Order: sequence, then structure tokens, then C-alpha cells
Amino acid sequence: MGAQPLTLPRAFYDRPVLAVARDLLGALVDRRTVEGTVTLRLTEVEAYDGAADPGSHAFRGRTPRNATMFGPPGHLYVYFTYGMHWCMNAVCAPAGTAAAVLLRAGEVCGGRQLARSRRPGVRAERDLARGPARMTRALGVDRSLDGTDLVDPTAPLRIRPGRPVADDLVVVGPRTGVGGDAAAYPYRFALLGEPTVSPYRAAARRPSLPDSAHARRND
DNA sequence: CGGCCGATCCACT
DNA sequence: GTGGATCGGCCGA
Repeated sequence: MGAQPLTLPRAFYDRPVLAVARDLLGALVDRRTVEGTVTLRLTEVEAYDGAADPGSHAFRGRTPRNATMFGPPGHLYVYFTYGMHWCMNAVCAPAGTAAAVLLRAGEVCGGRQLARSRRPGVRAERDLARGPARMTRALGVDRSLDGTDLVDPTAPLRIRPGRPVADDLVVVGPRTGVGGDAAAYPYRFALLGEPTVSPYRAAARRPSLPDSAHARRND
């Protein structure tokens, strides 16, 4: 993993997902709609290593929801979570391997006004796309973009190379909100000192239910 | 800043 | 029926 510029579309093919994740730092995302275009620079991503990764949606095999992950690289995988949030990934590696990079945070560097209109109530500039669900909201991304070809020049959402990022600016650590056996995997990549990097949160611990909650009613 | 909490609904078991 | 690759509000330090 070096500081070589991201070259597309080859960037998503035949490379370990960790290398793709690292090189997506600093890359530019363009989201085009009739209202205009929002551009952001990626500052934080997480790798999900397909069926081998207990933290990945693909770990338990292919389902209707994660089908895009199993498809060809260079496409967008969008999923819905917590009853209200969308998150987006760049699918990489050959079809069938289901590796993807979750795009977690970015710095809005174009279409600021449009991004703000999609994120009413946000005060600080850095909070516009500071977190995966905030990012999709700022960009106007939902399920309709699942499967988008990221390297098609006419696509409504594209990823293109940004300025190369030196290794000493890359921070690696455990993924946010991932628990279980994969909790410690160092699959999270962020840019050092960037205010747009989302705060780290350990996986939510499920409170253990009192025994009475498990007791069967027998009346 | 850090911790706790509720929101909200879909995918999967 | 269960719980989530999260967020924003509210609280206390």
C-alpha cells in the first residue's frame, strides 16, 4: 500500500480490499442530481473483507440485500439500517468475493449550499458528511443508487482520484460499531488530523435481559 | 467531550 | 421476533 494515485477503473480490481480502502482516502466523490453536484473528499473509510470477515454483511452469504456486494467491482452498494439511515460502499475485488469499502466520512469541497440544504440544522461545516449516514444524506444517496457504476462518466455518483495521500498521514484502527470476533481488525482508515473524521464508537453492547424476559409464560 | 437514550423499519432467523 | 457497518438530543463533568 503506497501513496500512489488512485487510478480508475483498475483501482477496484485484483487488489486486496485493504489496499483499495487505503487508496480511497483523499479520493473525490461526485454526486450529480438535477439540483447540482456535491463533491467531497474522502477522509475516513472501512474495509469489509467479504465472506472471510465476521463483521461484513457478506459473512453469512448472499442475500437479496447484499447482492450488489457479490457483483462486479467498481459499483456502489447501498444499504438501509437502523430504520432510517442509508450507508454506501464501494464494491471491490472480483465478482463473487464480496469485498467492499464503507465510505464513512468526507470533507465537502463542492456544492456546499446543496449539501447544506440536505442537512438542515447542521452548524459546523465539518459535520455535513462526518459519518456514513450523514454522508449519504448530504449527497442525496438512497437505495435507488444501489448498483451504480462508479467509473461510468455519466453515472449520478462517481469516484475519481484526488491528491495522493502520504503514508504518514494515514491512521489505521478498529472499525466503528463492529463487535464480535472482528472487533479488533484494523480495517478502519482515516486521515490524520482531519476534523471531518467521525468519532470512534465501539459496538453497542446489548444489555443482557433479565431472566424474567426469557421466562415463558405458562398461564 | 463522553455517556445514555429513543427513533424507526427492514432484512433475516 | 430481533437487532442493526447510526444519529441527534440531552445530560453531567
